[in-house]
Amino acid sequence: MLLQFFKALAHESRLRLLGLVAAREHSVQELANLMALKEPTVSHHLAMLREAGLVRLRQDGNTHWYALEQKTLSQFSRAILGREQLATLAGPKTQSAGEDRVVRNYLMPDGRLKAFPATLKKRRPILAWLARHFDEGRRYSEAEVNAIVERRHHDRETFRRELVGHRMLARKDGVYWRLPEADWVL
Amino acid sequence: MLLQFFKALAHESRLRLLGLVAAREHSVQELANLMALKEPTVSHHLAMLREAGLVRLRQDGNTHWYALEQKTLSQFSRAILGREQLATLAGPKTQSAGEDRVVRNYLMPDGRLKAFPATLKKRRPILAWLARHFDEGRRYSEAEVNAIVERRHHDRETFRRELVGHRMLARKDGVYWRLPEADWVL
DNA sequence: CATCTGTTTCGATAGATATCTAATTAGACA
DNA sequence: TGTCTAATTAGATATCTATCGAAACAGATG
Repeated sequence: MLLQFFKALAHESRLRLLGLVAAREHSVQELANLMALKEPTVSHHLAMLREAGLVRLRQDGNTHWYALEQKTLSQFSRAILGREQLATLAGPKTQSAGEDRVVRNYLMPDGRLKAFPATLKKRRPILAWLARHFDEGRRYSEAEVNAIVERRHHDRETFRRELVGHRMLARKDGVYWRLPEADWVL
Repeated sequence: MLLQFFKALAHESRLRLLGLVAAREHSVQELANLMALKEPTVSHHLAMLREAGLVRLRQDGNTHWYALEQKTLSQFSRAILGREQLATLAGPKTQSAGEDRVVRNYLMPDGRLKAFPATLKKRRPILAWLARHFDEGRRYSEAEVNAIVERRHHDRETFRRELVGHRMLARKDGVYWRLPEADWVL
């Protein structure tokens, strides 16, 4: 929905069209003249604006009069202000807001971890965050794992063990690799 | 500027990116993992968001941490509310706001002219508006000119004469054509 | 200095979309 | 009904852009 709104406005022709119909009603012909475009092109753009609810159509004979739908504009103007709205855009692959908050609380400005939380509930998102520093489908030596972990916290042993314990990393013959998120024990 | 803003947000990947960095700082790697995209792609999108002033970059070692620039979002949220702002979007090819007002005042709901203003100052934008109903580079017979003019006002003789007088239309051997706006006597 | 790691830049390619002409639809009018 | 006018839809084409792999770049580390 929000995406549709932005797409509708992400073209010079449509922005100018909206400017014109914001001033007063215009017919397709008028707009085509003012914009130096052909009617089909204008019609196409108006259809997109209409689909997004940004213009309103009044039909009189065979003439179609388009005008701005200010309400929609106001509505989206408000929508893009709230962080909550934006966070939902992140889609299904994102961590939840709650998990994000945990990680944020434990991160220092330089991106390292302040500490390792005692409770399992808080530990899980931290470990998930850490596990995402590994690429799926790539193999790591123990030294590589240590290096990556150590960049976030000095206690590499504990973290390495926990990552394996939660089935985020797997180990065999001293070689580590990242497991798909579906397998993680959260 | 406003166009750049909308373009930056008119893609699903960038909307989701913005959602992620709105929650907390993220590195390019993290984002690439979360979005199931390669680093170059993410980097490219972040560059666009940055160009539009929507994200802020904090560099720590090799790692680039991106975060939302809420200020920009608020600023544009306000910008799209005002009709005045929108009208300016119409760009250079549009009539000025003042001229638009004149035309609007003389237009009846059906798109015809109420009257022909007496003062030159008001007559010019009306004539310009009328002249734009003709296509540049096309030739019109006098009958065609009459037909087009008559659709807006019954006094076709006066209008036809004025259009030629203001060098909006030219005539030779009973054939009319529209002159470029640069030549119009306004 | 040599190397390693995270990021960006480059070049190529596939997919989306803006625009046009031609054809079609739909209202008005005789 | 047939014609005229304004608008839309269809189809074709050219431009733009999202994405990737490869290469270049820059900071950190030994």
